[in-house]
Amino acid sequence: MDGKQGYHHGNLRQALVAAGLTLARSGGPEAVGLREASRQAGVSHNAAYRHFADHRELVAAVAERCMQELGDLMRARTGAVTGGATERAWGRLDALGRAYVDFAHAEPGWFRTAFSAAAHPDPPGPPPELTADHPFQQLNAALDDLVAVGALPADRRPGAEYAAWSAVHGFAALTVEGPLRGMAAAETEQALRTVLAVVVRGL
Amino acid sequence: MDGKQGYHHGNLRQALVAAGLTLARSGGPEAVGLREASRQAGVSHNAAYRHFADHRELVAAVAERCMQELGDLMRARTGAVTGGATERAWGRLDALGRAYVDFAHAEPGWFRTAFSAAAHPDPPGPPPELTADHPFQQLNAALDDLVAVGALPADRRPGAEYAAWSAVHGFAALTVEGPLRGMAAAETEQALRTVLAVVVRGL
DNA sequence: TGTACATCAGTGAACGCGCGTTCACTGATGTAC
DNA sequence: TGTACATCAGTGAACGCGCGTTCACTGATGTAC
Repeated sequence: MDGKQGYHHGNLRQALVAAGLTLARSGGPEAVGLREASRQAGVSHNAAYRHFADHRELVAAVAERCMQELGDLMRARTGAVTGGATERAWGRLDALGRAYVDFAHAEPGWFRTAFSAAAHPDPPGPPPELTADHPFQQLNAALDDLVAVGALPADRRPGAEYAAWSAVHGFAALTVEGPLRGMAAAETEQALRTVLAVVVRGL
Repeated sequence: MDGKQGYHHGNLRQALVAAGLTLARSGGPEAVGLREASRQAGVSHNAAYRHFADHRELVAAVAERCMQELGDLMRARTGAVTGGATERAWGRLDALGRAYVDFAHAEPGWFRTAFSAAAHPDPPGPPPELTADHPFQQLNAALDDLVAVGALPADRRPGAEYAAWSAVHGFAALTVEGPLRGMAAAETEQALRTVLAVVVRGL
């Protein structure tokens, strides 16, 4: 980004991640290969080892960017929500859920990559320090906001993030790569409405 | 199964699926290979083509068996639920959800295989005719039962299956192969309790 | 009951592919004097 | 300002692997006469 095209290729690391993003977009996480990414970056297939220890690291970097893409869409959608304080707080939660599902449908490759097993190795030691733009943190903020405006009783807050996230993630996964894949668009929309309604009512 | 060990190998198809099941158990869907399954069945690597048109068909057959395993556990768990009619109806729904999540944690390879993108090709034409033991149908039956005993208003029934399934599936996916993978067992149990409670309250 | 034959499940060798990774290297860059 | 040098990003060839798939085949089985 910062303009320096200087040293040799310049920002090969970024170029490789960008290529990986393209591959993930159309083929999911299993399409992200060191050789293919290098090819797309116009570089010999092992130059990548100057920037990534191995194949896993590249996939992890790409997956993180996919997660950011999701976070970006969520951020954009909640920013557009208007209305009074309470109405807006609920509206934002709804917008987050819809953004999540829309992203999964619009970019199934990215969605699968962001949540692939390959991107989440077994013991990451301590929890990996999520930024405020991480989808999970945006959800937490929205729920905190509901409590702040008095729309959600404080004793309902603990664990609410898991319920909301699970419902929306499950719906996305089932309709994108699972048994609900074949569903018609209208049915899908109706089902999503019900899912979101049950969550809101259950909180 | 039916005893005939007669023709050549006997039931090679079954042997291959069984081998595939073993592979999926430890390595997920991407570990199910024609060559490796043949090897485990003690047969040359292309004998499989007498029983499967290609690699995809084997994976699909294995995935279907994984789904059956899940259905079997759910069936067993709900069968053990006792109490009065209403109590039992709610107890069964709860048992279904817990069985689902327990299965995902106990057999992550099978769980991932059952719901893998590879197992659900794009346009399966008409919906694929689910048996009564299919997880989704067991869920539908449990919800119908709630209506039958008067525990669930009939107008809340439509779409309830999507809400319940999404929540439980999402929780399983997030904790098995997603960002919630590292969670401690006690926390996981507490979170699951909240997820199930929100669903029940929301219905 | 015995023999000839058709079927077809499983064999063995080979093709071509793309992958991750390692090796010794080259040559552009920034730096020290 | 100019030259020698150290650094290290990227090269090119090679290794070894396992995969899915195709080919011409073999030989055990069931069947027709």
